[in-house]
Amino acid sequence: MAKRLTQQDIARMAGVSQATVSLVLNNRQDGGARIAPETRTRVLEVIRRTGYVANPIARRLHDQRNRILGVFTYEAVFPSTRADFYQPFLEGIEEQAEEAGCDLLLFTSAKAAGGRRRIFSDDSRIRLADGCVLLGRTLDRGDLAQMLTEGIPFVSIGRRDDAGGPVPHVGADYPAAVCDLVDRAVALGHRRFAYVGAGKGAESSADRLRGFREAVAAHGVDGIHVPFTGLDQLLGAGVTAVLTEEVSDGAALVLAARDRGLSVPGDLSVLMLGAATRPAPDDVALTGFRIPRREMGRRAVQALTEVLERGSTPQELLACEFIEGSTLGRA
Amino acid sequence: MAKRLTQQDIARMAGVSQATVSLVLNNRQDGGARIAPETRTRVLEVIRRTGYVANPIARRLHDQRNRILGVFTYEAVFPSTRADFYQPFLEGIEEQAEEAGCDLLLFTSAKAAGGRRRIFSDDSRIRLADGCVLLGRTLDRGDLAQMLTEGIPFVSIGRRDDAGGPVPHVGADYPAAVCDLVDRAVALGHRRFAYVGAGKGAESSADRLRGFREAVAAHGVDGIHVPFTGLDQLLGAGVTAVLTEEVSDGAALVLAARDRGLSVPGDLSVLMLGAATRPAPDDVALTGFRIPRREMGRRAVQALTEVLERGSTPQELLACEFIEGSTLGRA
DNA sequence: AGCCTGTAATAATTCGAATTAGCATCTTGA
DNA sequence: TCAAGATGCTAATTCGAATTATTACAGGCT
Repeated sequence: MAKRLTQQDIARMAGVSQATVSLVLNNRQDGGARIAPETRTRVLEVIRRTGYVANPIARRLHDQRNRILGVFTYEAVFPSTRADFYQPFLEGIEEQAEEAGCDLLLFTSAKAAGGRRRIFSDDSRIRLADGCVLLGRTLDRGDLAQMLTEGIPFVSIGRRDDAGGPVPHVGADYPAAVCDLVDRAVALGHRRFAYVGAGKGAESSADRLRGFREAVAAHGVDGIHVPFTGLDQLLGAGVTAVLTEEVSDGAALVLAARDRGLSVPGDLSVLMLGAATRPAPDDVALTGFRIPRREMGRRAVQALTEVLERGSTPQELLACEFIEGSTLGRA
Repeated sequence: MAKRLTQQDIARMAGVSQATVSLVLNNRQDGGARIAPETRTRVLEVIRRTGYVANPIARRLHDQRNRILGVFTYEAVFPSTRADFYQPFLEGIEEQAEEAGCDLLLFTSAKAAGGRRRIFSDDSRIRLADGCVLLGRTLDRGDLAQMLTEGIPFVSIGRRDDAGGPVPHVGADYPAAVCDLVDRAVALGHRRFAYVGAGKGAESSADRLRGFREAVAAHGVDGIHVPFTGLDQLLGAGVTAVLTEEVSDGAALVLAARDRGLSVPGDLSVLMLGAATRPAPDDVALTGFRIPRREMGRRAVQALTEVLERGSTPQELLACEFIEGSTLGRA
């Protein structure tokens, strides 16, 4: 348990004061503080020899930057069930953090009291980081509000409604992406649409449904909303194109339709809205769009940098990419 | 950007001293410090009203511990090419860190000067954490030596040779696992073996080859070592059982043999030694063993805790698990 | 009154680094 | 030769919370 070197130790070894070591380290020339080149070299030599590094904790008490970016997720980051969904975000975050010369702090210590992590607990460590990226399909509104009132710099991945103030975020432009899909389907002759999924709760769900409603209204076509997959109900309503919030629902629908001897997309077109948050069969090449997750991760870190440097409140939506697939055809 | 409340602020509001607030917060009854119930309630009320949370930075400055564990990898953690291999380790690390109430710091800031991260650079931030888990197929010997001489608490995942002193590690018991495979093959009548792979460089390679050599010697059977897959060479030498260091090599060998009309395991048995570090075809159910990666991650964090608390140098090898597969049969 | 014992709270110090104010010492210029 | 100005460095303070040493005061006892 070797004790960590302090500036005081370095100072003693170099025969100078602690203040001098600090001045050398920070290369201060302004403020009337000068260090002779000879002394500077001597101090630097001791530092090089010992591999001394300033204790970031102590430093942070003074500065307002420690080059540590926090990543908060309500669930474990690595476990494999969710990994496929979260991973691209994290890739982007890591990439950009590396570029910015920052380390990433994963808040694994956040007590999972009710099975779910909490940002603010008795002993919240969120302040350890300079700022924080919040990742999760839904975020606790109370937590968001507290982040805002406490002035903790953060950026949410995914658009968020106001929570006692605008929430800085980098999201996916779901309304535009859904609208694009409806446009394409209308161009192929579809006139009766259905949206399958919650369409509320998480902003990402609400945004998709909103895009759907706006799109069908703009085209003057029919669009119904059903929370759950019901093939009979859809066919009974004369629906020819279905948009499913969940990829797994879309895949299930396709399989169910084919089971019944229907052709997809001959008799029914199925469109999926984004990426799978639950495991889904991958043998069905659904038409739909791709969430730019990696790019969102990158942009979130960039946005966080802006928050830290300028105190701004960036809000940005990135475009989704159309995926051709094979489940969209003529009505 | 509301300024953060301090204990001093709380103290003022409650009409007491900062010390009293601290005592109330930490519920100190020992050490001769007493707080009247009435005062305690008053202070707690102010804390409740304001939602005050202690600044963890200041707290960690006083105690020597950060409750931050570092994770160093020479490559990016998340990117998907290596993700399949690293992920289980990280799962285990995260799990155990959560249990220990520690946060994880990923050293993404480490300069990628030559494309590869370095533990020690001009501005190494390795000391940020209380201690550190090192993850990677190979670790720089110089880096390890420096970690030892500087007394930075750490644990390597994977056995490591001495580097100017014993290196604390949690590894997989490759010699035993390879030996077990050879045992099984001998029991099935195999007498001529081949080991395909580098067998040197990384400790993990060397350990496998060593296990192989010891096993064939113990059984008094033939065992040759070839660095690369060469089906003709193997058959020409009369080999009936091949152990491949790389999973992908094993899979390639099986496919090549079947291409040539040979039966696996009828004419040739193929055994793989561990997990795929490169993408490998997954339609070949190779017989071999599984590296307990998740468990290794967990144990590494536990070992790191021991290093931190007792200053010990834990070295431990975990057993690998036999995988039945379908590529081992009678000679 | 004088002394002791508990009790309740506070002043002062600590952690490690950054910063400010200021003290010596040395140069210059008149 | 002496004031003015540079120069080189250090003492002291700051950050926020935890801990120690200490004070203040009440009541009981002789």
